[in-house]
Amino acid sequence: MGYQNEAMNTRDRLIGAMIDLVRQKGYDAVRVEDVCAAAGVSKGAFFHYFKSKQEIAEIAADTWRDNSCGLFASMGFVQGDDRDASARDKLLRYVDFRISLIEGSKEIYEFCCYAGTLVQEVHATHPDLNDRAAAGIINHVAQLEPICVEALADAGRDVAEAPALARYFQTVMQGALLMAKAYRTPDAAIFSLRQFKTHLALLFDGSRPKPEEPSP
Amino acid sequence: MGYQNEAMNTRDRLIGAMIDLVRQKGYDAVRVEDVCAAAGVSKGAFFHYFKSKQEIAEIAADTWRDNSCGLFASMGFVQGDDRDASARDKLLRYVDFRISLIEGSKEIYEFCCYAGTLVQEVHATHPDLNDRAAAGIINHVAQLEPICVEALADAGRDVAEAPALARYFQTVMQGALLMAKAYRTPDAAIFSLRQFKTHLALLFDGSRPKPEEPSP
DNA sequence: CCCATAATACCGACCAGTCGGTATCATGCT
DNA sequence: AGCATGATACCGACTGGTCGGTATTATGGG
Repeated sequence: MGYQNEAMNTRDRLIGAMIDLVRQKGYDAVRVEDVCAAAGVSKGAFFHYFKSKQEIAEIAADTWRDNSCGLFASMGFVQGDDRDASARDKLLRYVDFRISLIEGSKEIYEFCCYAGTLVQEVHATHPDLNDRAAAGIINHVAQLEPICVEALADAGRDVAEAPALARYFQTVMQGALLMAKAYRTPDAAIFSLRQFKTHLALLFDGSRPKPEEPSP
Repeated sequence: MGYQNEAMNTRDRLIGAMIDLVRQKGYDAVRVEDVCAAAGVSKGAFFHYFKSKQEIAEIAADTWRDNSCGLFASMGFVQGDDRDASARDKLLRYVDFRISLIEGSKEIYEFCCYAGTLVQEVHATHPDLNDRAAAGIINHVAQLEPICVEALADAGRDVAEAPALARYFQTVMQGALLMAKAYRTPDAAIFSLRQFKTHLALLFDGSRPKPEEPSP
């Protein structure tokens, strides 16, 4: 889940390093020299490509949004292999996917949300940056909404609550990540996401989710 | 919801100012001179009572925890007026209470969680501070757990999921606050909490919550 | 007088951003 | 090819302001 590698050009390595470091330490605690060191370049290179620390953070927010958007779109939830799966299944599988991302990480920052981390920290101090980061979150909610509409319709529920349900996805994801930090273990996030699955199953089926993967 | 007033002594005013400012701007962005100005004292007074910025943040975390704990305990959820209310009702009413707190606030920071804000920001950079803040969150989860046990038992559900459910409360609360920041409106948090109520009602009743207060 | 409380002046580390410079590569002219 | 021209990429010493923390001094109650 590293956001940079050798093959990238300098600019992209800097952006990738920025994303990784902010997810680890937060915006303010990251020094531009840290970013340079992580990308293996000098301060001169940094300010050649970006006019300020805030600018790279904003551009990184766009990158994050595009990557999240692309990842989600490419994994068959919107279209693709699971084109024929029910909306209900898509949503539950998506939660499973997020759980698997957490389980596959060694460090908490690896599954942290760049956008969520930023929003929490810079909401009042850097309004422009906050809004760029928030766009990633809002964008993802918009992606989920049509699937929620379909799933609610299939379940015979009021479609009008789809926007709230889509937002609720992000609410739980972001809250789960915070809990992982509070408890200092990814398990705290996983527990919350499993609880969320129970909610979804009740909402769509009026019952528990079928145990596709047994809980350890 | 201001955390300091004229009548308090210098030390408590400083702690209250710290809490308010951190909830507005985050830990790093708050300068000790800001805290002094908000409390109406000088730097000399600040360092007379606290040996460092981190120390006041840690002590403020304890204050926050104790106040949250006390508030929760004093409002009849654990004991008191609603001693005879069902656990199910206590939990739903608690969510309503949190919603009312948000509705009664003009600024987002007024209903923000000092502990949650800190945990997000200082998780990796200030481990000790993180843990002191996290204690408030974990403590609150522990308060909710016995009520969850009771509510689940009453509903004929598996009591073993009570710890996960109690944690889920915090997950949703914290996530909802982040969403309010992302959308720049308290409504985003309220929507999520209402969705959460739906979840709880399904879990306990297998149906929608009775509309005690009509949704606007 | 003494101690707690508080104010002011000051220090020094830290860090975003600057700036003068070099290296590399593309282009076009002869 | 050879060379001038210039653009892009990159370097790292330096600066100027910020801010946590300290040293020193003032005040006032017991």
